[in-house]
Amino acid sequence: MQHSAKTMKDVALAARVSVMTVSRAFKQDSSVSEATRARIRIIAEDLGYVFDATAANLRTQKTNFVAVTVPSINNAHFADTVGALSDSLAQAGMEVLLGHSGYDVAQEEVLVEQLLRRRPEAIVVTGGRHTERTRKMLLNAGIPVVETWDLPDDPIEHVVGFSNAATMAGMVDYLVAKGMARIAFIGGDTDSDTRGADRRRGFVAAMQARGLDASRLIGAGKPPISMREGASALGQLLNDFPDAQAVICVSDLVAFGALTECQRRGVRVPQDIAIAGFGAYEIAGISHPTITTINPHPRLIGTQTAELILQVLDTASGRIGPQRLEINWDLQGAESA
Amino acid sequence: MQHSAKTMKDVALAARVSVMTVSRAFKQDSSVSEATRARIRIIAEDLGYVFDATAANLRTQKTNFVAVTVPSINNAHFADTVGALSDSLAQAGMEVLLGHSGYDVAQEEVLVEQLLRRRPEAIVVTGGRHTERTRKMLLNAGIPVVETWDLPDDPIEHVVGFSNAATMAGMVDYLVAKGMARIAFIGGDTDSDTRGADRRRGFVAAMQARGLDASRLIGAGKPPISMREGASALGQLLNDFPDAQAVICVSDLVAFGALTECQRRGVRVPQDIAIAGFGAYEIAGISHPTITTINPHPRLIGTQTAELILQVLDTASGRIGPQRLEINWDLQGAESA
DNA sequence: TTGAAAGCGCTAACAC
DNA sequence: GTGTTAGCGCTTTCAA
Repeated sequence: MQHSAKTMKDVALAARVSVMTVSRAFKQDSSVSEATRARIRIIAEDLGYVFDATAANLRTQKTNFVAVTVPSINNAHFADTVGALSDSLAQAGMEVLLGHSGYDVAQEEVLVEQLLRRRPEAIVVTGGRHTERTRKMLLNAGIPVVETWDLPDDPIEHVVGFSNAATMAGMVDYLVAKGMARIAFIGGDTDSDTRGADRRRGFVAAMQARGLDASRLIGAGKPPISMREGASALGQLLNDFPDAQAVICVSDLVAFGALTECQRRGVRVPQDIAIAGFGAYEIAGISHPTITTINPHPRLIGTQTAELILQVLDTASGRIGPQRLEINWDLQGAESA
Repeated sequence: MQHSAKTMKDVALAARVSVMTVSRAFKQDSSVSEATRARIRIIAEDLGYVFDATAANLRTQKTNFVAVTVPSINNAHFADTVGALSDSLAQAGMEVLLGHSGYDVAQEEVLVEQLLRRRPEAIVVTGGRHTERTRKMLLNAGIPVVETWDLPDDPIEHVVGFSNAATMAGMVDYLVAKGMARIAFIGGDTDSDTRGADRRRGFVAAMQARGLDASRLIGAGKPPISMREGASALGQLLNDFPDAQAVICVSDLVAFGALTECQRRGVRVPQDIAIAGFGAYEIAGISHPTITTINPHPRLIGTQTAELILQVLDTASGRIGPQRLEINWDLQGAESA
């Protein structure tokens, strides 16, 4: 089992050519006679030779890696974005080097340093809030930096995202138009999930701007918060603010948890209380009733980010200035409101 | 922005020491005076120096990568396993290099080759079915190979998983004990999702072994199949096999989709039809009614795999023979059956 | 405790 | 179309 890996030298020896010829046989557009190339490839396959990318990376100073940080792998949103990003980059022969920060900026700092050691050609981070040292490392990295899922005021370089706060203003408007005024909010009470916190802030600002009471707030604890937290938060809501006509949840998973709790308690949705979420998760479109939500188009964030990176890398010596791509979100009205 | 990255040489120059001393200053247990080390670290941070892992990898012939292939990133099961694997390996200073095959063995072959080029120190693949060339590449790689989420008859080397077929026998027994005999199955009709197909086969075998009719089978199409497919499959089930007393779905997501379709149609669960799933997804425990399911302990698969890898790598020159770790699954009875 | 030389496996650049 | 030389940024080895 544990044979040491074959090198080009072994292949060259077996094929009675120079190492350079073997190298050329493995490149697309290099001058080797087709006969030689074919012969070398067969011999290489026979020997079980596998190209050593680490050596090539060092020599060419190109790794074909794009580093990506997400708060959590196990989150359908980030998985969608990373999947789309990965697929788009693959078409250009690039790979994603993924790391997760556990919703913690300090851990993100460690992660970013670790990723930069691998010499990625670009780096994508989720969110617009980082430690000072993270910012400095990213600025000094000498590679394109993209912040996603947010629209920070002072971006590090490029941005592909949307305003989480603005989506909540949209949702408040929708509910108000439906005749509701006593609207509550569940989640976003910790700064770990900065995007969730932004949505809560957006909710409060939007309510106040419309002269409505923005104090019906229910916490849900540390991220990742999900269905179970939504169910228990709804219980608390019914207790603390029994007059609420509607509740906006920090995500669809929380909203679904709240919905099931209503069903258990015999509270009718939307007649007794309307429920809205965020994220356009699959469950929002299939639960009974379906859940009113915001679609932030996670896959689009991924493809747009990939396109931006490829464009910037393609343009010799980064002639393109910092880009700010705002992704449009949609409000999906549904049975729950 | 686009300054070329600093090297140890730059740091050495600035600190008036040799490159070797800088190298030592960045290693844990090497002989440098604490004063020199501290001075070098400060100068390096000042210069914005970031250690180049690709160069070190080449020289030491160690990458600290473990390669992992999953069918899809956007799947809570595989995300759980990868997350746990990643966290466990991180404690030993190793990183995960992740790739997704899109439920396609041909794409898996391409992916495995691509990953092996990065010279990982071990490779983890999801599932036990691969192309011949994939098997050959993995055998020849000279690194530990672990197949997960399955219990293949002819493993490549190590295995950490369970029998998908056996879980379905367990579910059939559970439903039979509840007095049901006319049991249907939704999903697993394509070979792309080999584990889903195994569960379907396990269902058929278990039914036949108990002298029951195993012909109530509903297809659900190409993976990834999820809630929406479950909803439409349930419609087909009610049409094709109106006498079914229970239905086992290839996953909880499908089961939930089926459940919502029942709610839309006014079919009572479990009185009119019982529903069971697979996977112990969060939704199974929170939907109303909750869904009877199998918990395959995805995170445990990840931690056990990590432990196995670390143990094998630690044991000089692979003194450990092929391991076969069977992960126990649990049946979680719930309101839906 | 520190430094000098050599080389990991590949490829750019230049010869022929 | 093919070969030779040199070197990417580190670390192993040996010497001081």
